Amino acid sequence: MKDKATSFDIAHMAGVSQSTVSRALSNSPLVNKETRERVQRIAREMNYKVDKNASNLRKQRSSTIALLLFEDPSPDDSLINPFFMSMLGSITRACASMNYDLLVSFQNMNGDWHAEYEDTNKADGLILLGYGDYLDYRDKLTQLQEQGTHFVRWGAHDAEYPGISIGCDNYQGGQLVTQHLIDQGAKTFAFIGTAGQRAPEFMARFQGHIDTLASAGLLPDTAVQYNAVSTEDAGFDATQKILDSGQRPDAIVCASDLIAVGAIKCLKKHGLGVPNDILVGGYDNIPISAFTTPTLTTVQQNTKKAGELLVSNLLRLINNEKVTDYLMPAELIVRQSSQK
Amino acid sequence: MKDKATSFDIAHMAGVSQSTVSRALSNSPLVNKETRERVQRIAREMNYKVDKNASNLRKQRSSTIALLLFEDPSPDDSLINPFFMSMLGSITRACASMNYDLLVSFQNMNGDWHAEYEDTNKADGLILLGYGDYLDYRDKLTQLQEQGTHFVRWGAHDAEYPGISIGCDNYQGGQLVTQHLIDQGAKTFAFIGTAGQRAPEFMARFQGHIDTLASAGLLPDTAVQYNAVSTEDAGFDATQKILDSGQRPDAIVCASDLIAVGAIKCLKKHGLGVPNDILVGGYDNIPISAFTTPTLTTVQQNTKKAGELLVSNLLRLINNEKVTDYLMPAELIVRQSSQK
DNA sequence: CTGAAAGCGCTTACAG
DNA sequence: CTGAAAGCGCTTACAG
Repeated sequence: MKDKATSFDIAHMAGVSQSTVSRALSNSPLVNKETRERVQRIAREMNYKVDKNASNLRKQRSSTIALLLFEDPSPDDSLINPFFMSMLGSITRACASMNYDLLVSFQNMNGDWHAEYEDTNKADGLILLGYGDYLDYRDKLTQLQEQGTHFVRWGAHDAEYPGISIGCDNYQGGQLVTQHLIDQGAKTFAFIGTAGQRAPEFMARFQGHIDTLASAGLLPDTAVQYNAVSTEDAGFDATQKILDSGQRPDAIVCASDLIAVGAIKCLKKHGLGVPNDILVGGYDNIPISAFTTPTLTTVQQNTKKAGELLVSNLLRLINNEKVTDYLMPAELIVRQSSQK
Repeated sequence: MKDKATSFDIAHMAGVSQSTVSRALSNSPLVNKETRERVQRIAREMNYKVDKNASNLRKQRSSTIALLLFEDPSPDDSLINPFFMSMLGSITRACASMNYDLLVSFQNMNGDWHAEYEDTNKADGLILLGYGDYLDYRDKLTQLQEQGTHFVRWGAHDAEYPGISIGCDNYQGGQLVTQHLIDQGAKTFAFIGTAGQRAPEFMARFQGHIDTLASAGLLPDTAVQYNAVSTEDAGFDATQKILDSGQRPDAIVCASDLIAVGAIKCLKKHGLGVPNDILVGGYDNIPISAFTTPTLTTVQQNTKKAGELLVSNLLRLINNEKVTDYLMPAELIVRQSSQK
């Protein structure tokens, strides 16, 4: 491998000093227009590129962001939550448009975080992405905060947790899908999804759900809730429990699409038709939800805007500008599973 | 923001020289065990982390890999090919296990590549991921090669194209699905997917398809082929053309699952049942394929192994070790769409 | 507008 | 085993 050219080589070829080369290549207005263009031309011809390690070291900023993706406990290979994949795409594009590079790192929720990108000056800040257990989460967020790390996280606004959050209104999403099912004539309900302190997103969806029921005068004897993590199997099992208990709710609200997929499968197995016998609603609008039989009514979060907001707010934070939490509205996607 | 500690600060606190700190933190055997442990403890207590810009600049290597993802022409937001998302997950994990960081960048296939990660010393090498038009591709690969950039690409082995490739045997995949459909009794076939020089993956699948037909004595009058890019709409339209032409093949082989989804939709619209009237096979095993009605028989590529191979071979390349192209076997996933 | 010089924070020959 | 010194390739005050 041949040695790479340095700014001194370009300076030599252009007959100017190395300082002038550096200025010319950063489009400094200090440098004469002709000189600048000549230097830039020579640099292009030599395929010279500024060394980022040297440049970052000197400038003390990296123009790089690190994305920490927290996975669900399922440690097996590929199947990452499609929702986060969509976010990843959006974040990548948003970074590119701001001339930032993006480091991606999968993290183990429970183990130690590998979050030292800013400490090592490899990144100027972090984006945290993943649903999770806030009780574990919290100490680590506090630690990041104390170290002066710049970060934003996707998720629910919560005054108790440090850092800036960008999220989608899970409470409103729970309202939307529940009101829609009420409008479709449902009077008795079941909610599937762990609704507890350790699952704030699901909790908010559940809260929106029961509050809407209450407003419609359907509480409390009609509302049952069954725990489930966001997997097809958990949705299946929870539905099995509902049926075992002898209940036949008019509608089942699921805290995620994967849960809904499992629920529908279980209902089918017991000869119950969706939507004819029972209405079902999901959450996330994952690609699969448009292909299930029946297709799934669900709540969509705007991942494109979410990615842009995460990046732009992190950059504001890095530049010491004022930043506040942001809550995006949810959107109901009506499909077959909720309409007789 | 408080100033970060440097190795000099640690040296001062430990009562040793800065050189010794550096050695201790890199676990150099040159340094006395007790000194090393003391230095490491102090560094931990001070939350000191080695500055990567300085370290990389000095070492002239970054322990970082850049992943360039080439997108299909569809410039709209989110929906990235799920297959590549799965690869991304696998590559990320493989990098982490080798103590490499991963930069992710989406590229526009047709525009200029933003591929200067190695030129700027931000990365030690590149992974190229994306299906695409090899005629455009080729010049850029040649350019990378000439610049001495280290890279591996996902895709078909092709002696005409520069660089190391890791791929899955598309020819064999085409054989597998076709032979399976023949075994199910199909005698007349249609293939949907652009089979040309500009789409080498689809081309190889088609070649495996027709060669298998030939071996079974079913060529040539029974084989028709219709162009389609890898989208649901293109699959729908191509199927429409088949039906318009009056043909009713026993089986349709689709070059991708998305094409197959569109094909099934079109067949349904015309009152043709799958698998009862026509058998359908896909390619990729995207998550959706397990949820369509009927579920889709398809060909799976081992993304976990693929990601590991891409990373490990790139690292070999970076270390100037010998590297050769690698072709992984394909695997048939039999579901409902191919079995009466 | 330009150049000479300092210095970002490390790693690693070199000398002991 | 340890330390003093050089130097990785830049950017940016400083001086002119």
